[in-house]
Amino acid sequence: MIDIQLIRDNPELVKQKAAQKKSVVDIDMLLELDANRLQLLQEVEDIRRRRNENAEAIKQAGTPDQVLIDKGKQIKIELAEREGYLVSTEKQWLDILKQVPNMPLDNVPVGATENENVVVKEWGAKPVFDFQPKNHWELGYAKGWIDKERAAKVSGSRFAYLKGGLVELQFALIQFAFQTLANEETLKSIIIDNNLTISSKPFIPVLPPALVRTDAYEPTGRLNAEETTYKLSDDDLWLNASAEHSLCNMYMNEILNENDLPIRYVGYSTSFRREAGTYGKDMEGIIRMHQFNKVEMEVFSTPETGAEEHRFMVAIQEYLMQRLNLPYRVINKCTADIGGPNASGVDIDAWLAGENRYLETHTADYMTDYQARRLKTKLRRSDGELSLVHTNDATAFSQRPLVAIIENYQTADGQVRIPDVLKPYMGNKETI
RNA sequence: GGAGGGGUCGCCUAGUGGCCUAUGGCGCACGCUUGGAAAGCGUGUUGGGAGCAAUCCCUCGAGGGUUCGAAUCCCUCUCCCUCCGCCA
Repeated sequence: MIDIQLIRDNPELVKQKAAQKKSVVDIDMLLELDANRLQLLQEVEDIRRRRNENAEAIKQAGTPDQVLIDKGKQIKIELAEREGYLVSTEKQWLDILKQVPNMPLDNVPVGATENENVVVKEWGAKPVFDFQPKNHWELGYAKGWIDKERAAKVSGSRFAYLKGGLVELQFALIQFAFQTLANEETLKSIIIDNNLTISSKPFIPVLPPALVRTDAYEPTGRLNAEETTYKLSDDDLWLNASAEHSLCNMYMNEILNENDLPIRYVGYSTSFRREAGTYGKDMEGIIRMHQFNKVEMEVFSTPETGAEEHRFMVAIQEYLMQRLNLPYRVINKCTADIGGPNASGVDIDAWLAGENRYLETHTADYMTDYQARRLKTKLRRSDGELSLVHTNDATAFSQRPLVAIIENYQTADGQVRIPDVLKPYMGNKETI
């Protein structure tokens, strides 16, 4: 959620930034409701003061004073009426306020569609084969790694049984991510190589809850009941669409010490997405599934270091891809393509040698204080002052890099070589 | 799932309708004291909101209700603890 004071002070700027995100939020209506709300709030507070004073007078009188008691009854009726208006106005006010998107940072490219995302870097040599390379599902089916037909019997479309070497590879990727992010020396060198000045504090591994309550999910700004998030019918619980969705809210209603920041987590969760509205898209292979595996980074920081944490997380993503020797490109997402809570967003696309195209494998999101405001996650400065923390999240590895490895590391006889850095996690095998 | 007990200002705690604009201790901050410290003494120490300000409003797990008045009484929900049942 954005700061209402910011909207009051800079309505035109907020409108402009919302328009850049293709958001159709009515700022003028919001400000009108805001004025009404303040008016009603002052009235209600005044009535409450009179109620309190009247009750105090009755107490002081000692003996029951029917005149004052009747006055109190009148005040109560008056209060209920005004409070009713306040509650309904506040609800409308909050409904709109929650819809106001975060303002894109000035360095985010302005664009109307994802076509205006900016490729800022390409890394690695795309593999050249002396045979016709296969795509990942051709290889996966041939190897018996992917069984979607039986999964469809059991669970429906967009589910798969992943089997054999592919599963070993998935766990190796997860292990590699956890080991890398927990290694302070590695983080230090990434910081130095990227001219960053932030802490080299390691990421703490987490296995977070995969089910999240509405009152914790909703304030993250990531609950999308229509298109993304599965709801349990008998409980007030949603299936995690990303580990980040139960990491970013763990300090909800808490005040962190400035000295303890940054707090960095790397969490693994099976992730679930409804993928409503994506019918027919990415139906082949395991690119867009209802259930997938993902390792996610989450960082709570001071406002001063939030932007650098964002760059740091992209740098970590690049480091991980480089260690795997997977060709990739880095994309500055334009205003239309970053999410509502985002101030900035960066994607990494891996090259798929078998399909001759790029595939989004990583995202890095910087929310400034937008998430923290509704989650009420604050920090106490050393001088005692309070402010909102800044949050960042970013993919470490999802399931999609498996696709890139399969396609880029394939051999003429249909094997897949194992990237060197993953061999220690796979019994030092050469191929799967 | 069943039975019971709890959730109070960073931590512990008092508090069964108005002496609660919440007690005491610990911790923390500042001051006095001291050659310096400790001890002792004193003051302060939950968040949020309205207002130029004085000041006011809200906040005792959450939300409703009763009452002139609720931490306190009633209802619903939630979390923690103990026991029983079931179970990886």
